Amino acid sequence: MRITQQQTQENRERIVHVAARLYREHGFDGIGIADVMKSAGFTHGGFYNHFASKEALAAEATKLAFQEIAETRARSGDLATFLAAYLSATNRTRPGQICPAATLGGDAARSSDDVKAVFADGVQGMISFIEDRLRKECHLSKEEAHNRAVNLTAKLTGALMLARAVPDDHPLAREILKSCLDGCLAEIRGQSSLPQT
Amino acid sequence: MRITQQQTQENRERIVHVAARLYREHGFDGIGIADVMKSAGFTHGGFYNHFASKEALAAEATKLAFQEIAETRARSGDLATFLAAYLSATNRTRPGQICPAATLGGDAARSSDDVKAVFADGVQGMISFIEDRLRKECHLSKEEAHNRAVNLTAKLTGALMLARAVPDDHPLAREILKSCLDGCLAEIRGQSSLPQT
DNA sequence: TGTACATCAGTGAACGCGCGTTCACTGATGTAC
DNA sequence: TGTACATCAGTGAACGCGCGTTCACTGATGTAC
Repeated sequence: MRITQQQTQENRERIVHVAARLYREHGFDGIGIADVMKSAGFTHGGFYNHFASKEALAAEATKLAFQEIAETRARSGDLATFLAAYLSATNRTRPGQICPAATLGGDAARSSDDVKAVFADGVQGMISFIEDRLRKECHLSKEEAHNRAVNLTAKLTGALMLARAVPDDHPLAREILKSCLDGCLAEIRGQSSLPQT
Repeated sequence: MRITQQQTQENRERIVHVAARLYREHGFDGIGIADVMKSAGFTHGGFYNHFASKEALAAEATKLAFQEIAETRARSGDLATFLAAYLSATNRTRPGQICPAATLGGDAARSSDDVKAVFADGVQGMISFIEDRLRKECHLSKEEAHNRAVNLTAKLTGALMLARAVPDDHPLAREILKSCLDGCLAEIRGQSSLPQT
């Protein structure tokens, strides 16, 4: 039963939206096409009417995930607020909603160059955002702001990834997030040393 | 055909050793038991003579990978040398040999608490190593050294993960490693700002 | 505007394949006497 | 020390299952006249 072109477009977007959540939760290899389609409200047979392959969906879903995060970022307040939100305890337990750089980095490294290119764009966006804020809020030079932004991006993604890779009740789960947030905040305030807890 | 107890032990260790490489290269979900056993020189049927499940092997392999890295670390020179080695371009293209925190973080986050506990121990070891070097080389207080070590660990693992998740020919692949190495080196030298490239 | 036909998104069965796991068997090793 | 038997690591076939992908079919939508 054929449907309207608009409905087709909406259905396709729903599949990508669901995939963006499920891939972040379970990894590219941890969830099947049938599961994605079922979560989107369809049977698996129609998948190839929309996408060339599972890998193609992975690329699109990763792209959408980065776009969603970029929008959230743009709506956030100052840089300190963004950092606190990124390294929050609630973020640690909501893999389906958070920055894909922290959940799908390993998966992307094992994927095609298509996925990696999407990943690079997303990381570049995060770096550019932080760089921009550093220039405006901290009045740093373009070069200085850029280098610091790259460093902060690596630290943020690494901290969230590591915090999620340890047991919920392990001290490191909280300590990594707190210590790195303190360190990041100290850095954007131009202090050379970390606060004494 | 039964073999000596020593041979049994050696065979078991060979399987874990091979798994430690293959899991880092392909992820827990990206490589099968039959492949691991074949790479170790056996048929797949004997797997359960050594391990309770694939998940159990994942935990043991992750543990061994962290141990191997800890030994390499202990043999490295000063902290600056370790940082340069960790963020080297060759490390980026040898996933099977590098720190599992940078390759299996996402996989561990989706695994059992057994695997996560192993992961936590490994990350703790990396933090302790850096903390120790910071105290000895930079004469920092225990608390200051610890906080900085946590921050550096997050940045190192994040940088290596991100560098591997972008295409080989993408500028970010080199830039992330270089910029973060510069940033880390500046930090352990007690400078408040990053070098101007 | 109305009609006839082509299009195509979604369905559900089916394909081949590889997965994790189990099992009967083999035969050299380990052990009890 | 020698003998008889139990043990068990490794083999390879087999299990059920879920995977990514294909396909014939349906029927409402889109379109050509």
